[in-house]
This record gives sequence, structure tokens and C-alpha cells, in this order.
Amino acid sequence: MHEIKKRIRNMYPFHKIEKKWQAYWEDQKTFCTPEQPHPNKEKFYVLDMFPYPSGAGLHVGHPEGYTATDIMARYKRMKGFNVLHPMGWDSFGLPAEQYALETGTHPRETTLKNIDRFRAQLKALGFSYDWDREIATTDPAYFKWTQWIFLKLYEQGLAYQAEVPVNWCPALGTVLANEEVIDGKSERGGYPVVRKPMRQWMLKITHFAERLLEGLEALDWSHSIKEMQRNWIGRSEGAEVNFQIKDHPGKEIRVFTTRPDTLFGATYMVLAPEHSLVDMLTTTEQQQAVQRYQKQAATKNDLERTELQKQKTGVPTGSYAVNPVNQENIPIWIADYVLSTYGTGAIMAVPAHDQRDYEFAKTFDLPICEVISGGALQKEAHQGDGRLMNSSSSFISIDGLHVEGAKQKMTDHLEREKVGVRKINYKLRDWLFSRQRYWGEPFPIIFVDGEPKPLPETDLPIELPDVESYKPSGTGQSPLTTMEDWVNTVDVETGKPARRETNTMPQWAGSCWYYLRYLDPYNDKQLVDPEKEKYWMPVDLYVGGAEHAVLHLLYARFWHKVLYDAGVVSTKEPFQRLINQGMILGEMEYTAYRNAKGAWISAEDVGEEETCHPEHVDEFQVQKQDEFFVLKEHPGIRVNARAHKMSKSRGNVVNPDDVIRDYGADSLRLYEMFMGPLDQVKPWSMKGVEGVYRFLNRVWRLIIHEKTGTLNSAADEEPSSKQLRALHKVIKRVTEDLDSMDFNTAIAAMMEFLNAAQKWGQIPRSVIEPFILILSPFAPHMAEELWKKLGHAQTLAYESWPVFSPDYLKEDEVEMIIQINGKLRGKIMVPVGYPQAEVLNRVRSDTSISKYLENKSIQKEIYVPGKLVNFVVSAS
RNA sequence: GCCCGGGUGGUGGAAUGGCAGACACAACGGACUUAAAAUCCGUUGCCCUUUUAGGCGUGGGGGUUCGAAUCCCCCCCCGGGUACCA
Repeated sequence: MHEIKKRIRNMYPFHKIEKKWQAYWEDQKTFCTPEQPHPNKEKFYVLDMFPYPSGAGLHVGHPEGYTATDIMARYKRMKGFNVLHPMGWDSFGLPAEQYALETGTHPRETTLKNIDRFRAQLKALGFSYDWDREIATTDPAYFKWTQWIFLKLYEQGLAYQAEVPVNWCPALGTVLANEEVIDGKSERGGYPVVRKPMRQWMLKITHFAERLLEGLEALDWSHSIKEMQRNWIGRSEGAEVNFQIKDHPGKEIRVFTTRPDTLFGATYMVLAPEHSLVDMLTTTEQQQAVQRYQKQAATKNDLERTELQKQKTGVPTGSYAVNPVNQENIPIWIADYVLSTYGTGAIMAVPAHDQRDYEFAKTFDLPICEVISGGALQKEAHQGDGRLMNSSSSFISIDGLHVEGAKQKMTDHLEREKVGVRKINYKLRDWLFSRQRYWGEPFPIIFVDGEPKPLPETDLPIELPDVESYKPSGTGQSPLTTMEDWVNTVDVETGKPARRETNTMPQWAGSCWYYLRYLDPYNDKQLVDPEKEKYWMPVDLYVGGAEHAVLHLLYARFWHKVLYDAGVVSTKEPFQRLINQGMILGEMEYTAYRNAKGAWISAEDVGEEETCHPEHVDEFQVQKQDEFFVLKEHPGIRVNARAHKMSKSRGNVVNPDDVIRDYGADSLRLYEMFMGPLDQVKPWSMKGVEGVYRFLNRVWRLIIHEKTGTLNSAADEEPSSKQLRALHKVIKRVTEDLDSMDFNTAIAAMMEFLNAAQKWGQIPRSVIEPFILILSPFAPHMAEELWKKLGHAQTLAYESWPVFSPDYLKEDEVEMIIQINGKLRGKIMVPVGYPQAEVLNRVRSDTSISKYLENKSIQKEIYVPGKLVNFVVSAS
């Protein structure tokens, strides 16, 4: 209570101002983008990753990116662009369904309530969205088109059904998402989870692997995101090679290898335990061992497999394959280090030149045959370059070649002999596109005589029926299965009875194309009007969290290419420029530890003691000693100093509502941008919020008289050259920083301007007005209010962005630094344009410098005009 | 292990080959006040020194350069992602 009172005393009236301007913008539709945009203006489409409207409301991480885009949107409007800046909701999703399960509330109700809350919170931040274009993926008018896109995918042969293992939890009677499974147990209840194959829809994203890879080139995305996408797609060049199987004429094992050059070094083969040929290959003697191993591998979850990464396991099948280059017989094993999902699910093992094969061979005492010189095979596999050896037979020789040449020659040989082909392989797998859930888009598919059949476009949208219970069916299928009235239908074309698809689409579906719907949100004839699409696409700036670096961005790019092929969109890529904001962590925490007896333990000893209790200590109780923090009272006791990810369980979540209540939306916006570079991880600090809040108060008081509330500045007098220089300097810096999205330094520049302006007394109107304008994208409420107080009737949202004039930045004199042997030894002021020889003369005769030149000879004089003079001297 | 990002005062950060620490927080001192809050003014990388002057300093080590936080090589630490991808 006391806290709040003391703040109220001297604050500017942000409560009143912010509500007032939010209402004004809404009434006046200030930020609505017209259907017919101004023809002479350039377009700028600035997009946020739309949120999932969770029950918890906004947290301070959301407004980070949203503020950045809002500043850019406001800046570009003032720069004369047609700006499109929309917002919507990614509103299908698991939490609403789980809540429904617990409370019986329809997910639609929960979702609408959460959307209302989110919308109110976003409006309280003063974002300049065009709310007339708001969309929600759960709206039938929206998901009609999600379903329509699925029909396109189906038509193009890009959707198919397959039996794919899912996380089946018998105790819960439901299928779980990976994130709901922890250590092989269900997150809720801790029941065992097994992998069970179920019929699923798959999308052939792998057909687009090459295009998804190539498309990255021209995009203005950070190096790291592009790299992560490249790694995810995982292109590798090599060959597929067929190995005959001894005693099984006509049967062969196909492997993929990136190293056909090492074929002579293949001393055994390994199949994934799930490989389809395993049963046939297993000899009677090995049957028991193989089956035991297969069973073991199937029950292992990912985590267990990971733990076993050091110790290779496997069993021989008892059969042999024939190496096609030398006709030698090599044993066939199964081992879980070979994955059924990559390549062909089988490898030729070259222990001399692949580290995993090497470890496996060492474990099971299999032969290691060196075929490339230059390694140290007693220690490890030699995976680098060298000359080929031991690689000739009556069929081919590649001895003496280097790796690259050997690869080519061998692959040519394999192709000629028809035992292998060049092949490009991708890590990328097809996209599992169905979920056994209620709260998702229904598929526009019916089954007639057990065969899938797409529904006609005219039937769309296929809406979700209201079910009685959200409980899982118990069979792992969606709760929709229990809705007999809905499931059973009739194929209109043939009159035959039909069943609806009861799987629903994953949450990704709606977010794969939402950026297109904003362009034309009310169109019920088309996904988007081609004219509008041509005008607005691509998205010029897309900002969102790094957690979407791979999946969302890859899936959306995939759909975009499908829509491109279907003629729906005109650009090959949807998002031209992408920025990932860094996570905002909780406040810095200092943690000390006590043992069971209550005595302090130094942080580096924690873990050695049996039990120790972490204890939060205040900033004032610690101090830095060398590179560590220690307790002031006990300098021998080290303390951990770290900021942690915000989480409910840790109790360090900052709620934007509280910040807005105490400091106002403008302060929150400004602080989020002042913390540091947008893309960096950074800890929250309430003290930092107070800092920017003080800055805003000072801006206010500079213009508005504290007691009377009347204008304090803005006299109609001529500005001094000092004032003009300060003004044009800040315009220049803010403009340039906005162009490169360096918001933190732009704010610092405005703070510097204010620090100078506070010393001026009266400030001319021609100086203060441009300053208000450049402040306005950051703190729009305050700027609008001040603009109005300065006598303007209209919003400043479409005022022209101030332009700086280099003329005002000119100085008569510049300060030059003087270095001796690169060390700073003095400074002098010289007139601009002063000749080099004169400057050097003055430096040489400068009294503060001469002592460094005594008994020395000048070897070299470095002169950087307007910046520095450096004398390289040595003892004479 | 691999991939990506990062390491600068007590803290967040600025400077991308030319004055290290802009701006802000915190701390300390002062003004105003009966007092406090708010506000305003000042000090504030470390060491040595009464002052002056100087030395050291951007995770560590080496190199390139007249000059390196910035470029190159090696190493250490922190964060995120990923899981044997043949």
C-alpha cells in the first residue's frame, strides 16, 4: 500500500492517458488497414507469431516480440508505408481439452474466455493491431480453409495413411504427446506408456526437402536458424548399395552409405531390429537371441537408448551377405544403433572408418579392415581423408585414390554393374499429421467401404459435434469415435454408408497458413483474394520465439510451397525476414546452501554433502570475490548467482498486468526494449522498469508543469544551434537504430537527449515536437497525450517521421586522440579540415606529449583524419 | 559427443579495427525536507598514490597489426537444441 502511494505522488497520469488513447485508437479505427491501400505507398507486412491463448494469460515474454513489431509498425506508418499489423489466436490445443476433461466445460467456452483475456491484455499494452482482421484457428470460418488446404494436399498425393507407433497409455486409455511422457511414464498419473502402432495421416514433407533447403538461401534470417533448419533437413549425398544374401538367392539387403569409397572395408552388416528382413535372415540357432533382442529394443524408450549410447549392443542373425566388390561373405547383425527410420534401416559397417562401427566391432571382436591410409586404428576409426588401400579385386580397383575420387569411381562402378545407385538422403521424415483428440480440425474425409474419400469443397467446414464427454474412447482413438450420429454418414455420391475420419489435425495445421488469412479474413469464397495476396506477400518482418526455429517455420514453409504449386500464393517463401527474440528470464537469484545441521556450505561443495538445502539470499548479503559471489558475512562460502527461466513452480513469473498497473504500459514497453538486444536471453529486473519509468516522468515534466498541468516548454522561439545539434543527433541515431532494430541503443539516445534538454530551461516547440514524434513508437500513449497538449487535434500515428539534416551535426572543431606506440597519451582539439602536417606539428610541440618524445626517434606517424594521431617511437 | 548462441564494472548492457565501460540499475556523498518518499546535483572498473602522475583491465593462452573487446589459432566456462542420421 505504502509502495503504491509513494509512486502515485509524482507520477504522470498514465492510468488516465493510456485508457483514453486506447479508446481513441479503437473508436477512430486509427490502425485499421484499408481494404484498398494507398496506391502510391510501399507496403510493409509486419507479423507476430500468434499466441496460444492459455488460461494463465500473457507473461512478460509475449510483449517482448510484440513490442518490437509494434514499434516497427508505428515507425513504418510514419515513414509513409502501408502497414499491415494483425493479430489472432492459435486456439486449438491440448490444455483446453484437458481442462474440459477435468471440468466438463466445452473447450470452445474455455478458449473464447481465454481469447477475451488475451485480447484485453494486448489492448492494455497499446499495440497498434488492426483488430478488424483478428482470426482464430478454432473459428469454423477459418478452419474451413485449413480443411480446404488438406484437400489440396490430398489431391496432390501429399497425404497418405500409415501405421505409425504412438505413445499409448493403457491406464489412461489415451494416446499421449511426447511432452506428456516423462521417463516412459505418463506425466499425469505416472502410468506406463508403450509404443503402439495406429493408423495415422502422414504428409509428404520429404518431397519438398530439396526445395525447403534451397529456399533458405534467399531469406533474410539469422545464420543460426537457417543452420538449424539445414541440420534438421539433413541432406547427405552417397549411394544405395545392394548386398546379395548368401543362401538366399534373389534376396538382397539395400543400404545407404555416404562412403561408397570404403566398400572394401565393410566387414559386417547391421540391420535395425525392426527391419523387415530380420525374421527371414535369422537362423534357427539364433532365433531365440534375435527375438529377445528385438523385444528388448521395442520396449526401450528413447531415454533408455540414449543411456546405452556408450555400450553398443546387438546380436548376429547367423546369416551372411556378399560384398558386391569382392564377393566376400560378411556376417549380418541386428543392433539398435541402426535406426529403422533413417536411410534404408540397414548399414554396411566399416569399422576402420566409422567410429560407431569401430566401437561395435571392438565390443564384439569383429574384423577391422583398413582401406584408407593415415589413421591410428589401435585408438579410433579414421574418418578423414587419405589414400585408398586394400581396395582392389578382379572387379575394380580404387587403390591410391583420395576419398573424393574413390567415391566417384566406386559409385560409377556400382551403377554400371547395377548393384547400386547415387542417392541423396534426408534426415527429414514425413510429418505425422493426425491426433487422437477432440479439440482439433476434423479431416474432410469419409471412409466408404473402408477406403478414404475426400469430401467435396462445398461440404466445408466440417464442424466438430458437441460431445457429451471428452474422455478418451479407451481404445486410443479420438473421443469423436463415440459420437455415432456424427461418425456414421452417407456418401452422397454413391448413397453408400460411410464413416467419418475421427482423427483430428495437430495444432500446427492452423498456424501453417494464418499469415495469409489476415490479408482477407472475411472472404468466404477463397482462402485469400489473389490480388490482395500479390499486394501484401511476403511477410516483410516476422518476429517470434526461438522455440519455433525448426518445426513451425518448416511446416509453414512446406504448406506455402504446396499452395504455391496450387497457384494460391505468388511467392515461394512466406517470411522474408525473421527475427527470433531471446527468452526473458526471471530476476537474478542468489542461492546459498546449508547442510543438515544448518551450517553454510560453499556452493562448489554442494553434492558432496549428503543433504543440503538451497536458501535464497538477498543481493545485499553477497559480494563478488574474484570470479565468484560469496556471503559478505562468510567470505569462504560461495553462492550461486543465476537468473532462471520463468516458471510457475519456481515462482518467478512476472505478470504484465501488475507492471502496467504500477508503471503503465509505456514503461513496460520501453523496459522490454531497453533490457538489451532483442535476440538475446536476458534477466528481468523490476528496478530496470523503474528506471525507464523515471525517464518517462522526466519527459512529461519537461513539457508539462508539475503543479499546474499546463505547458512548460514549447515556446515559439528560435532554437539554438546547440539544441538543433542535439535534436538532429537523436533523430539520426533513433532512425538508424530502428532500421537495424537496435531498440536498446535508440532508447539510450533519447535518454541522452533528455539529459541535455533538462539543462536548457525553455525548449522551442520546433525542437520538442520532433522529439515527441520519435518517442511515439516506443511510448505511444504518452506521446499522443503530449502531442495533443501541444495543440494538435489529430493522432500523431501518421505524422511524418522527422528527418535529420547533416548540416546541423557539423562541428567546427574535432577532438583527436594522441597515441604513443598505440597508448593513449593525450587529446587535442583541431579545427575541422585542418591540414595533416599542421596537426602533426601541433602534436609534436604539445607540452603534454613532448615528454614521451624525449630521447626517442619517431619511426612512423599514423594519421587518421578527424580521429587520431599515433607516433611509433623507439629509443634513439 | 555434435550443432547453435554467449562470456566486457556490483548488475543489464554500449563500443565490430582507433578514447573500453555510452545509457540505465545498484551503491555512496550532497541539496531540498521536522523527517521520509519523490526530485535535483555529484562520485562510482581495479590497483598504487595525500595530490599529481602512473600501472592493470573485455573468460584464459598465443598470433596478426602502429593500434585488438572487435580479426586468426588453441583452450576453459555458461546457456539452448539434439540424440548413435550410416
